Amino acid sequence: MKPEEAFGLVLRDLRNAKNISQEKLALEGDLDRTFISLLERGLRQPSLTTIIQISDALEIKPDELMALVAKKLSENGEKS
Amino acid sequence: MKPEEAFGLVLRDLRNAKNISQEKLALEGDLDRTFISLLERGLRQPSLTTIIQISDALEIKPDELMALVAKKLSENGEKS
DNA sequence: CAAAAATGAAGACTATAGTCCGTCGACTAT
DNA sequence: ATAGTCGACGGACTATAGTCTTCATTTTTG
Repeated sequence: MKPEEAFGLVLRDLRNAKNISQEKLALEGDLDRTFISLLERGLRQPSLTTIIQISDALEIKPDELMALVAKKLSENGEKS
Repeated sequence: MKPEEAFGLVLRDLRNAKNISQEKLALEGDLDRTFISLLERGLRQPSLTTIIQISDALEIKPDELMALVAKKLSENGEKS
């Protein structure tokens, strides 16, 4: 499983848990709605700044978000 | 302070703590030597995959790396 | 059901992530 | 001196992050 796929799954889960739309999340994080869509589907990966913006919008710390991504990566197949 | 600046400082600190060269780190993380240099100087920011590769090379978990970056960001001035 | 809201998706575009080539100066050791 | 390592830095290049617009499709709700 690629990092962007893990990130997408985690992002979608967290957003659904907060019951907000992609558009609302995009507004909170100052990002584009269609880009959130791409991220959730694992078709793009975020940069450091985007990770911070998104964790900010999700009201979670960046390291918590990364921990979830890393966990998802190690659960499903990944080296190291 | 911008995210890439915080990341650069943290990266340099961690690399120095391990006493390895930029080149050695680049090899371990499968990245380019000059790109590590750019990252440490805060002139570029990493993508999700790069963050994972670097934390791997530093033998640290991605969320620990992000925690250090977030800490550095909150210590120095940052919104939110 | 019908209207509205939410998401997927495509196309065109700009900015930048990341590579690869090389040169240079500082420092260390031979 | 000179050979080696290391880091800053440049230019040129390719791949992709991220925006914006638009339309089609799905999901939700009255």
